Amino acid sequence: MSEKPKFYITTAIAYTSRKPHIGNAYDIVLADMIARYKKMTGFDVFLLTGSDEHGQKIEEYAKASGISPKEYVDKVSGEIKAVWDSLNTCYDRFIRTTDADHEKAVQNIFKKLYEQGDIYKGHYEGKYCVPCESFFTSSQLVDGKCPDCGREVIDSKEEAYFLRLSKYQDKLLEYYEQNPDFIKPESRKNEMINNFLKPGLSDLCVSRTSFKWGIPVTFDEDHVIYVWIDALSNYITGIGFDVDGGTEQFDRLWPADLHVIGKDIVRFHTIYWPIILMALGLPLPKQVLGHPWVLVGEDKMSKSKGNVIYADELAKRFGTDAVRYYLLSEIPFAQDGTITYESFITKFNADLANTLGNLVNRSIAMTNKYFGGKVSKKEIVEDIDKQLTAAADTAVDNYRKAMESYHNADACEAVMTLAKRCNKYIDETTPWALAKNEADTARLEAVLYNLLECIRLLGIMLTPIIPESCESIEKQLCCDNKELSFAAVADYAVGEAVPLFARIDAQKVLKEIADEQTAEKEQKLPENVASLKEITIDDFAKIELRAAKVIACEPVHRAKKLLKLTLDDGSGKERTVASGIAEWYKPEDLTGHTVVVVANLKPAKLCGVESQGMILAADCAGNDVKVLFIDDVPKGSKIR
RNA sequence: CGCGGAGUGGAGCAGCUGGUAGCUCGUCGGGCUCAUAACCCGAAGGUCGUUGGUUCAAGUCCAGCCUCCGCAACCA
Repeated sequence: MSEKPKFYITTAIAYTSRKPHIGNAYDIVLADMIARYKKMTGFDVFLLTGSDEHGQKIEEYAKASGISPKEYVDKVSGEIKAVWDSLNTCYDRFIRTTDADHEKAVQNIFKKLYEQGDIYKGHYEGKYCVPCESFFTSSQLVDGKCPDCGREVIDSKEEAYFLRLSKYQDKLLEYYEQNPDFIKPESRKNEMINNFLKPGLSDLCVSRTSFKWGIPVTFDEDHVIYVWIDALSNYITGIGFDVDGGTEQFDRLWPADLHVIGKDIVRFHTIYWPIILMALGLPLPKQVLGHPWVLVGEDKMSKSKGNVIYADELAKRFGTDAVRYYLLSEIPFAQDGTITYESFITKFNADLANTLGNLVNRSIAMTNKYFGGKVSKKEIVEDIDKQLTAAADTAVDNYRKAMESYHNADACEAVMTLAKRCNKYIDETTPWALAKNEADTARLEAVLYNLLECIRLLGIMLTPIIPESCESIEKQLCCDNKELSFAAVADYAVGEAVPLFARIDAQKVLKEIADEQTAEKEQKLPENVASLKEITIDDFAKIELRAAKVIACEPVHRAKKLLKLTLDDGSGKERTVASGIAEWYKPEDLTGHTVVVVANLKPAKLCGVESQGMILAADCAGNDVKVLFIDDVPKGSKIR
């Protein structure tokens, strides 16, 4: 058994609704970096990741795809794992919430909590909207009516199991106080305390009867265990916990040293999860790190916007380390970061190719050229050299501090600062000039040795961030000494210089990407044309289309996407229609035009506006929408 | 008054516990040739959203306001 202290780190488990985009992958990359750093600093690390595979949404998606939920999650879970692997992440277990050991343990946990009274059977009291088949709490209602459709709701009770959160509330607050570093960054902690703990916790509904795809409650077959206990428990079941006692592995690893999660699920990990653990009589995790999101430009990634960037595709194009480096150097600690192909390439060229790659290349090339690859340690006497070693010490210092507090972007910067200093050192010492004069041979050797030492340090520091490239550095230096201090190596006999990162021709690659994207869109279009089921002429006749003139148009209060149109459809009565086109049209763009309206559509209430029908518009390429104007058709005309 | 976040040189960001503004990219000028048209130096460019307050001193603390962005309710 190892004498090293353990470090147990987890990521959030990815939801298997669809293939994860680069933002979802940030989690595992960050955790992997921390894990590698901890290993490097002498810890016995265990990294757990996985996929969350139950729930109503998955049941629905599977049904829509015409396969069983299990088949569906098998496929997506495989995709998730493939993406993780494409990023060179070194997890120790990939847990799936459909794994047999997990399911069994979760059932036992649920049962135990029930038997000891922390879970009780009650009623989910709420308002039910029959047409929408949805439950709402009183606070969700809009003017006492269904927030979805605006109709009356009825009181309803659904049987459900609840976890007593209130019972542990004070204990939780106490834990926060005694462990000021429990939640990082700090701002998220305040959020939790102010928004949830201070107002008082209400008990949490932990079972569902409205869908089947979940872990059944053993003693009550109508109920399925809801996401909280199911998903969160992976952190203990994944290392062998069960209620009848932990395994040796569990006893060694628990409590977790760090849960790495996205900022959107901080609440679950800092309130529900600790309370579940308290109820189980287990110690709480030491720290929860709620990292920000990765956005594409200004937007959140979404399939409908067509701006999704996938990590594995990026890795394929630019290399694994390029993706890792971008994520770890460019995403701020407590604020959302952005990714675009442009910024990606800029960062890649500037830091990896120019600053680091070129430094390694030129230094090793010179060592080979002037000394056949062999140089040895020399006394540090010159001022310039002292400055360089001081810069190296500072870099190591800053790097350590940053890594210890998970400020990875700062860590990257510390490293790059040293690389830049080395480049400057080369200019200051002009080795090529020294090489021309035999009297300077000793000096030249000292210069090159100093450079190689710095490069060695760079390689070590960057190992958690870009492991593959650091292996290459190690190989080129022919030196596997991992001591993080200057002049720890006496002699070098370096190998051949191999470029670490090839510069990217930004213009060329951006054009390639743009071309591929258009090609993809064009390919997809024909499929869509006949994607729906055939209908008969009678089906079509059920739809009443009429020409209607827009006599007024205004934005809808508090609705960003909606415009409220007042139409004259020739009936003599005004017709109000709400349309989600505010993103593309201003009210004055529509007034006076004649449009096609679906006249016999069931009215619905949207953001307080009753919409009596809908107007026709075309979804065009590039996320554009065009309303069909038929200004030469008289209002009221029937369209068929 | 739904919740939350943000407003710092052209762009993207640092600036924690208050003491005369920093990094990367870009721009302009110069240098060098070992290296991946890479590297190095210099310059231009900011009244730190706005108003008021606390203080000897505020980007940094407090209050109000404006704008932007997520989430929530909406694209019938």
